[in-house]
Amino acid sequence: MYLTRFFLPVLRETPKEAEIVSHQLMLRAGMIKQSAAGIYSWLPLGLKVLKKIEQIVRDEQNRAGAVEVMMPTIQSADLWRESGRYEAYGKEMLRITDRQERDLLFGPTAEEAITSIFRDGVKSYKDLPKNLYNIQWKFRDEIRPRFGVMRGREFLMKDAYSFDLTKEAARASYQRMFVAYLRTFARLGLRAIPMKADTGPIGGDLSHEFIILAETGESEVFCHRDLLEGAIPSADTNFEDDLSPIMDAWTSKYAATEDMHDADRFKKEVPEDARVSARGIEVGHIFFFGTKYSEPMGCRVQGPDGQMVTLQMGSYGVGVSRLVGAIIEASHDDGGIIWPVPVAPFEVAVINLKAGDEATDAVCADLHDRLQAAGIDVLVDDSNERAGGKFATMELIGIPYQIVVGPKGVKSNEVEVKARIGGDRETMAPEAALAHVVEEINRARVLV
RNA sequence: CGGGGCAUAGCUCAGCCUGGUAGAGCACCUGCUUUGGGAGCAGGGGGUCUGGAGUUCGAAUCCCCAUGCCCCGACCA
Repeated sequence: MYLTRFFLPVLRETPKEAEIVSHQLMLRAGMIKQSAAGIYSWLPLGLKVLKKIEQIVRDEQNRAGAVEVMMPTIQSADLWRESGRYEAYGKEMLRITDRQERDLLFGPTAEEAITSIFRDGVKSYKDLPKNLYNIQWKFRDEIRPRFGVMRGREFLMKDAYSFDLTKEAARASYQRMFVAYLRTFARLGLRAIPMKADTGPIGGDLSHEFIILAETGESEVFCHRDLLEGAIPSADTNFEDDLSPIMDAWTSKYAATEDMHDADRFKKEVPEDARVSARGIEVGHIFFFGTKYSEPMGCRVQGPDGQMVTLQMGSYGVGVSRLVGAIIEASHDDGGIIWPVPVAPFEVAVINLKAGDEATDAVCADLHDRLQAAGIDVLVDDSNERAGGKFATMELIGIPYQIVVGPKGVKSNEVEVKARIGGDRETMAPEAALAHVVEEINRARVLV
C-alpha cells in the first residue's frame, strides 16, 4: 500500500474529549472517528488492527474446537421473555419497535439467541459436547461510555457458548476455553493473567477474568509474580487431552481483582517479593453458568438412558474492539503506539525521503513489491511530507519496522532499518534490509 | 440518573465580562526557497459562531429553552 492512496487522517494535536492514552492515540493515528457517545467509525488503519485481532481470536477458537456462527444483531423481545431477561435487563438494553409495533432489541449479548439455535438443532447426548461462538457487534446503552473503544456502547465481541451433558464435561469445555484464551492473548502480544472472578449465584470455581496489566486499568489487581512469566500452551496442544494440569498450573497461584481480593490470603500465600499489585484491564471473561438459560429455555437432549437432560452451559467472552485500546494501553511511548507485530496494521513502513527522485522511488517500489510478495504488510510513505513529519507519523501509528530510503543513501546502495521498539537504527544495503525485516517479522509472528 | 464543565475553521484555542457584522497557531491550496528527525517567505480558500426563541437599530457576545459532548459518582465486556 502507498500512503498517497491510503486514508490516514492523522492529527497533530490531541482532541480534547480523549482522556486516556489509547483513546488519544487512536484518534491521532486516524484509527477511529467518534460518531456519537461511545459509538465509533473504524477508519482504515483501525479496521486493519481490529481485523487482525479478530482473526487471531477466531483462529484460536477454531483450534480449541469451537464452531463459528453469525446471528442477527437485532433480536426479538420474545426470545428474551423466554429467559426472563427482557424485563430484568434494564435500560442498558436498547429496545426498538418496528413498524408492526413488534418489540425488538439490539443484542447486548447472545445467550438467548444461541441457546434457541442450539436447542432446536440438537436432540441427543451423542451430539455433545459442542461449543458455538460468534464475533459480532453488540450494543449496551451504558450510562456513561468513556475511554474510547475501551468502554463504548457499540462494541465487537467474541462470545462462545459450550453445551455439555454433565458438569464434569462442562468443566472440560471450560478448560479448553481457558487454554484457548492463554494462547489467544499471548499471540496478540499480551500477557493476560487469569484471575478468579465472581461466579454470581451459581458458585463454584469456574469463573475467570483475563486481565492485562496497564497503568490506566479500570480496577486494582493482585497476583503472584510468577504468573507474569507463566508458560503458554504450545500450538500442538491436544484439546482432546485432559487440560487440568495446564489450568491447575495457572490457577494454583494467587490472582484476584479488587472485588475478589483477600488481603490476608494474599499475604499468607505470596512471599513479599513476589507480590504484584497493579491496575488491570479485563480483556476476557469465562464462566460456567450451568442451567441458567437452558432450564427456562428448554434446552435439553435425551441422555443414554432415554431421560431428558437439561444442558450445562458456559460462556466465554473476549472484548475484541476493547482489545485494540487495551493493547495500546499496554504498548506505547511518548512518540505513539508500539504495535506488537501480530496485530500491527502494517508490519513495515518504507519511508521515501524524496518522493519524485527517480532512483529513490525505484528502490522504494522494489522494496514494496518484494515485501508484499513475501507476505509482509507494507506501507510506503510516498508523500511529499518532510522527513521529520514522516518519521513522526510512522512512530505515531506504531509500525514495527521502518526502512528509510533517501537519495544520499541510494547513491551508496544503503538504506536505514529502524525498529519501533527500542528505536535501534542500522544502515545496510536494501537487499540486506529486506532479508532482515522479513526474518524479524516472521520470527515475531510465530511466538506461540 | 445525581453533581460539575464545555460547545467559535479539519485539530488546538482566543474573542464573550463591557453588543457594532469573526481571529490566531497547526492543517489545507498556489508560488518561490528549502529538503535525513513535525522548515521559511509570500499569497489564498474554508465558519448556519450547536439549535430554537427573545431583548436590541444591531447578538458569537445579553436573557430563556432545547440538544450534543466531556469530567466526577453509581454501573460495566
